[in-house]
Amino acid sequence: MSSDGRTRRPTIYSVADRAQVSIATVSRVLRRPGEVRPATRDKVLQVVEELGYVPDGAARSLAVKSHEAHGLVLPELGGPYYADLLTGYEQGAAEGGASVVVLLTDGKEDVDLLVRRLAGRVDGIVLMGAVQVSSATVSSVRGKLPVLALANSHEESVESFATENVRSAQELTTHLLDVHGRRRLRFVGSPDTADDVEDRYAGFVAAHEAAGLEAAPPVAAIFREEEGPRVASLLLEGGLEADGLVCANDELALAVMRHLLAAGVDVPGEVSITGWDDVMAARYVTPGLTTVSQPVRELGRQVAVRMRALLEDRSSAPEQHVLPTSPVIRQSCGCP
Amino acid sequence: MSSDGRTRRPTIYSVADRAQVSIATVSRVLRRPGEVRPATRDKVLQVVEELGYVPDGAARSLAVKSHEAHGLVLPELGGPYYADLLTGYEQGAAEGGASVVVLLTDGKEDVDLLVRRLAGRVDGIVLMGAVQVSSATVSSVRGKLPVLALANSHEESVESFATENVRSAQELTTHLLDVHGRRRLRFVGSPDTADDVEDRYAGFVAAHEAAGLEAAPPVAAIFREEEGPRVASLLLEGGLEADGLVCANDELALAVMRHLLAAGVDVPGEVSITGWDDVMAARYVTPGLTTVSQPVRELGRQVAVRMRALLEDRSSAPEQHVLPTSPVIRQSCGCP
DNA sequence: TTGTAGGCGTTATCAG
DNA sequence: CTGATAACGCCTACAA
Repeated sequence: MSSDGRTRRPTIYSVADRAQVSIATVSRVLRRPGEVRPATRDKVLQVVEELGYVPDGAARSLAVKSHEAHGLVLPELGGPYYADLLTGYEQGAAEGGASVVVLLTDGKEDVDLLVRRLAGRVDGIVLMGAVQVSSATVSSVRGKLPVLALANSHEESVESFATENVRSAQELTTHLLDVHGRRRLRFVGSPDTADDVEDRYAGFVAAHEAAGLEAAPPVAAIFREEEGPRVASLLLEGGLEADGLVCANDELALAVMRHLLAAGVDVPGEVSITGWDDVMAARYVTPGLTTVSQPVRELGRQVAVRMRALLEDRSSAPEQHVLPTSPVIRQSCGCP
Repeated sequence: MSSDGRTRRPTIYSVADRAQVSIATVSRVLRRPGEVRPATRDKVLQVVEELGYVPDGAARSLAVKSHEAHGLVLPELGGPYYADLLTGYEQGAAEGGASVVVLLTDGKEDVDLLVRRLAGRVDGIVLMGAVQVSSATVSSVRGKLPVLALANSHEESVESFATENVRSAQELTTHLLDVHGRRRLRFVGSPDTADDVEDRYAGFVAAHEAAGLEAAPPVAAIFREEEGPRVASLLLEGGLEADGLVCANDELALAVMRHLLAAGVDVPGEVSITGWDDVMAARYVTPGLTTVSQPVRELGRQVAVRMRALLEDRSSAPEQHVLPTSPVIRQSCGCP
């Protein structure tokens, strides 16, 4: 019978009427049960149950001046990175009783407008570095509610979180240089695309400098698998004289490796390959992909926790947080 | 200067004051700009810009009786399935101007309470089959707003969406039976866990019947990779006399295959393996994993579109939607 | 312990 | 075209 939302939702008034009490009492029963006489409380609760009453979130938010929700703005959800981030964040937010509103920007028209609108429905906003928002929007929003940036400082003085990049990239590169004696390494990825890629390239360069070598310029490539064939061809056709490829992420590394292998190139014999992220496929391919694993979930959780703190105490100073990452050595670098 | 939300958010009153008009006019400028004289409109818009005014979503929702948000309840976000679903749903919802509130239930205490609460903040709820909610909660919520179920009918008469399972599973099994001449197939997964697994097993059985054979009982296993070793051992130690494994999903298939290969078993020579989902790793492993690909993203989008329709017209009858899937033949089944 | 009443920020109706 | 003003549903001093 009772089909989809046919019946109008019961309000606090319906409950009050039915239970023969005032709406104040109903509210109390739900918020501070202790302050109400057991008898009335039970009566009210029974009616609440009968009617399946649930307080209207909007009305509640308006009254308590809190949306009890955080906004999470991500470019997309491909690959495990953002999904893990969201998972961690959702958990952290939920622990504080807040829900998460996700906004995926890829393919959307006016991201700025959407972010502004979002700002009207949540208590705080987390912005992934890779999303394209005008700094005007960011600072406008930032003036009204806490904004946290991820893997990128959208604007100086915006508090941000990130996973460590430079040092791990340097470690990885040094591993290729020293342990495997590589001398013609290339970095695959576009440092100007995102802050993390930039940092990874910086580590790549640092490793060379530390070894008294000169780092070659990066081989531009975006994050998608589609770039694999192109990069592989470059190498196969001699446009790229390399004995090692430090890729900006796993998708890229896997795609390149696959095409190289298909063309008969010996990986890691002739050329070492490394990635970044440690996606599931990284441990299933042959040779296993040497990469870097990041505590993405934990990152998400920490960001949420920090957001909750900011919501409590608006005055704390912006901090820059960096979480450690760990290299995962498999076989694609040359290790047994 | 203007740090995080230090300054209180401007309201429609602030704007009205500053622009020397009534709040009604401000509201009009934002909702129906055509009904206001250009001069005043511009003045108001300028103030809006100056103050960075954004209407409070809660107040607006209260006034228009719509949250302009949908709730999406998923168990978790591991693997590409739910992430793609969310991506598609978010897109579909966004096209209707609604945002998406995600609720991840795994690891949460009182899911029923959370779902009820969520029902107070959104206009409609989408429930993934795998989430553990009492049917009491479902029907209670269903009485107030539209509820759509995914890959499972939480309760008879709840409108649901799913991807096709039986037929594809039968096709896949028949492929193993006929093309590769397998005769001792086993299904890996627990049919009683979820509706889709049940359906896949049904297809497995149907294929056998169609070939005049008898299907072996399923080998219980959950979806996680951790089950790989266990199942592999069973086979290695002879507890499982099989020449083919039809796994409930890719994680399982990949994990089992890996352990079998590590133990020196010839896949697909001695034993064929198939999965379900077509995750990224499926095309990177060797041999490539034969599996079934589902239009998950499109599924998400369609669900969102349907939800929007329900929100418009509450009276339409519940329908059961099934989207087609397509087998992806690689090498793990025995094909070249 | 319980009820009354004012306020939260917007929208929308209805006069001017 | 613009301005009062009544909802919207809930919370919370303040009174009783």
